[in-house]
Amino acid sequence: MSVEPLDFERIEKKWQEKWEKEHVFDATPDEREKFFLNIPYPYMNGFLHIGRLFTYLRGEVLARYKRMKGYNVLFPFAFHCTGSPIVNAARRIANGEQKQIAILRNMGVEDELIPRFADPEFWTQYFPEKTTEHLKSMGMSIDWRRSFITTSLNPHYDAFIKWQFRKLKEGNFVIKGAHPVIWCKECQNAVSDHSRLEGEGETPQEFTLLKFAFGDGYIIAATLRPETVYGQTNIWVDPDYEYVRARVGGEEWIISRECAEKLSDQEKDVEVIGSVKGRELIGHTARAPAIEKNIIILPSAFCDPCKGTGIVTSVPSDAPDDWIGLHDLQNDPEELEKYGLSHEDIASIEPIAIIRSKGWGPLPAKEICEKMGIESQLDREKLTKAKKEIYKSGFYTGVMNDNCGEYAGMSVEDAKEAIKQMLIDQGRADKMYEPSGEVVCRCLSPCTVKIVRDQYFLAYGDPEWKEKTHQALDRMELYPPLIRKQFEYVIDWLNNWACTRKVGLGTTLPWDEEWMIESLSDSTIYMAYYTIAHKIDEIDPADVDDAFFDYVFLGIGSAKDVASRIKKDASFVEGLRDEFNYWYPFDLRTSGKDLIQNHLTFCLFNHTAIFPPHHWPRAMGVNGWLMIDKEKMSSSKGNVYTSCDVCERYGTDVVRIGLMYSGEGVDDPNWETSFVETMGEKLSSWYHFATTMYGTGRRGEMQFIDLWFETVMLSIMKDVEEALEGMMYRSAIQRGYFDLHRALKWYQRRTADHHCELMDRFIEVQTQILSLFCPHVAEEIWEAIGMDGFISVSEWTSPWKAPDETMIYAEEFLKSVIDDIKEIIRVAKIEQPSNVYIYTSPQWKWEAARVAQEEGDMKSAMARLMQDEDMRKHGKKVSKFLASVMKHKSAAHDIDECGILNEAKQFIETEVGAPVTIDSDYDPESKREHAQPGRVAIYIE
RNA sequence: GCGGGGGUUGCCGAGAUUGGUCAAAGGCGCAGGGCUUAGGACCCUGUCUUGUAGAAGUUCGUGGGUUCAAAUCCCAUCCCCCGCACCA
Repeated sequence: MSVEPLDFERIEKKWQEKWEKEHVFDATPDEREKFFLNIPYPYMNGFLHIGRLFTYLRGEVLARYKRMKGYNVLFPFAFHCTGSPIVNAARRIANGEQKQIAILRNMGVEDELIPRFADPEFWTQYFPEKTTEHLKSMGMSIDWRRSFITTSLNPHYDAFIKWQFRKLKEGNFVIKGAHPVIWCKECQNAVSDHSRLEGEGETPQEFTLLKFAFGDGYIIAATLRPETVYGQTNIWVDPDYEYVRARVGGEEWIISRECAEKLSDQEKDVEVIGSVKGRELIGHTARAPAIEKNIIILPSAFCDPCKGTGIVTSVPSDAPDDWIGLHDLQNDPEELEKYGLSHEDIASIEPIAIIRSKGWGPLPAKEICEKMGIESQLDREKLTKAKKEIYKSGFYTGVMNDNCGEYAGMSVEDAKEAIKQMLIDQGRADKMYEPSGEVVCRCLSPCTVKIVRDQYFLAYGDPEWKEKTHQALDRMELYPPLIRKQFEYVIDWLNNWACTRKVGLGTTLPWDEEWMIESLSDSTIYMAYYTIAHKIDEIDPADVDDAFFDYVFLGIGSAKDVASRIKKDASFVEGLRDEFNYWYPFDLRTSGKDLIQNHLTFCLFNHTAIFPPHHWPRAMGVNGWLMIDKEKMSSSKGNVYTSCDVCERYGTDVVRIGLMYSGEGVDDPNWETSFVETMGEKLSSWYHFATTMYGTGRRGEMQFIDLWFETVMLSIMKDVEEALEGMMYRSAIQRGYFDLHRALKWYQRRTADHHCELMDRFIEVQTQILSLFCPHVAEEIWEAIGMDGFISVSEWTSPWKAPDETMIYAEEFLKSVIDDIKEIIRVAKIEQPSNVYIYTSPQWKWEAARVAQEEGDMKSAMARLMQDEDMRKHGKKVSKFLASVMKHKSAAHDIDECGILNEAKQFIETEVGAPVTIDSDYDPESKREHAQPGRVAIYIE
């Protein structure tokens, strides 16, 4: 069958225009049952790649299915602009940064437009516009009238978010506190991830400051591992560095100058009053916290004044740096001499084993240095790796030794917190923050950590709120169901969330306008906004106030009052309220699995805070991350395809079905290029088949094989519906396309002359199933075969009767007979069979098999059968047969084997290429004996 | 370490909640044949090993166990992936 390829581009355009012109996907409340589904709006700093598309298509397919099932489907879309990435990128363009310009250019932005991207607002126009265009060209069945952008650039949405936050505040869901942020001293501003030259993803990390009593004051050492204080043997300083004496909260501290500056940003009163050179401290002792022993101060090369206090406590048992530092010093008489240290004293310092952890002996630091061949404290790279490894196993598997006072036997994980707290309570320790890695601001200054006061938090840590959110989760359906545990875990684990920022686009916090609401916090209940988004623009934004939202979303107040505030009729206001009530709650929100731990759970939390239970979400779904030919998408691999890339290349329908076939569930789906490449031809071929076969064929009563085909169809249709309801699209395509097509092929093989009505029904069903994935080609076929209206809104064909399973068994039986004959011919290397004899099982074996199944054991079955006189005639054969039935436990289906074979005699003959005789008396090799129910005997000559 | 998910025949991926019909669907790839001017299209056949009668033998991360029977249940063990936060 040679097939002319379809002109996908023409077909796509044609139907997209028609859909748009006739507003096929615009959703308006009516008497039908509604189905409201949505997907998290994307952030508007670029075009969509096919990973995103995959997620969106999962919503899209369900929207199409539900629509055809008769639901009034609302499937909206919007654009997220909140946060700093856009602002930062715009600034980079304004500064003429080539890297950023190249990013835009590579996306396909025209050169002459690039200067306009210096203005953040332009991003919020350009990308939503382009994204809309792209999604329309993907054939997404979205109600575009309801789209919007976020931030104050959209005053209506801005008012909505302000209303939401006032509600949250009223309900005491917003609390206030101090919060460490990455900070640029130069810019006097918090430095968000995307404003960094280096250090994306680094966050403030808490160090414990240990106070070593020294003279009238303290030497301060910073550590990430307060639990190791029991293993302290000495203190490290940089001999050549000049430390400062500083007055900190009434005490005198010796710390690095850099540290003193940082501490002043961390809620400490710091006054530098003098200085002291590192070498002046060497050889002296200071009293160590926890162990309350005097330990000696020694020189080292690895003290970094920019990190912590520039002074380090030494735990050679568990810190590779300390171990190797000590080791170096002990073997360097010159150095000892230089600082007037006693060789004996230093040599006598030994590591103290304090933690036992999995896979390590008592002194892990020593062990790993030896294992990795670390020979000097200057071997920074290896040491960093060693530290990481020791820390991980120590922290997670370690248990404190008996020499750790009251913490003996405690896990390191618990002891760390406990010991730190104890030291702080005793006044022997304090805290400071450092970035978890090097962070450089775009102004080229290195960043530090500042504790910001008056930070607002959403109180996700509140147990009552958690409880309510658990209730919401319990009422919700999840796709796939196994993600429920993950959600439960996240609800419990989530803590207070810093919900305001100083920079970026967004909505200001209504009661404290210095603050901007952060992007994960202004996107939690906006699904409600979709229900009125297409009408709210009619109102002057200045008039949109809390009373308006109170009425529309919560039914508080009166329509009349609201109407006069917004200068509209009461009926308009009531209409909005009705529309919200009609669509809400949403029936499904679906997204990538990464959003479980933030957005989706936030969404749930916020719904419980603001809406009554009957407006809480009904279902959420997630999916994995799209892989491209088994590889992660990444710009370095150059396999980040945008929707335009692939659609131009393969055609939209092919891309759609390729994506939907790539996987389901939470596992990462895999886009297979080789599969996609074959799909276009398959679609073309289906178009030609459907359009030429429709309305052809024989009429009148159905024959066996017609009924068989009908049964298979019905059975597949049932499975497809089930798969679709569970968002298992790969399975749906598997059954609804590949399996269905296989059935068609067999049907055609079995009968040269198909039944007209049945074939028509088949073409309709197959095209409808395909229409979810490949709507353009499907519409084209629908039109070509003369159906009225759009297939997109046609009534879904459900199974019109229950499938008759025996039909399927019967045909399976026939296939197995043919396969057996062919196998015999093959294995016996029969050149050209002249005659094929088939013998069906004698009646008594059917009877015996039936009894065997009923009785369940050999003995009683035999006993019962032997009561029958006819049975007794076969005597020994019966027992032999029974034994084999029992052994295989194979139950044959009760079908008329002889009838089936006779009906298909001609077909068998063509398949095996020889005349066939059924149940002949001619049986030269006594094959007949071997026949059993479900398994004929065969003789070939 | 904790929480979650996995390890299936060349690759991808079903099957596991209800043990047998599982040498294990389907897709892709590969091989042979048909159709054909040709075919990367389409259709058929094969694709763990052996095999002159439809069979047998070894397979479902590894090692045990339960059972007449295990990819499926139990125990142990190894390995992989994701998250562990303020990041859109």
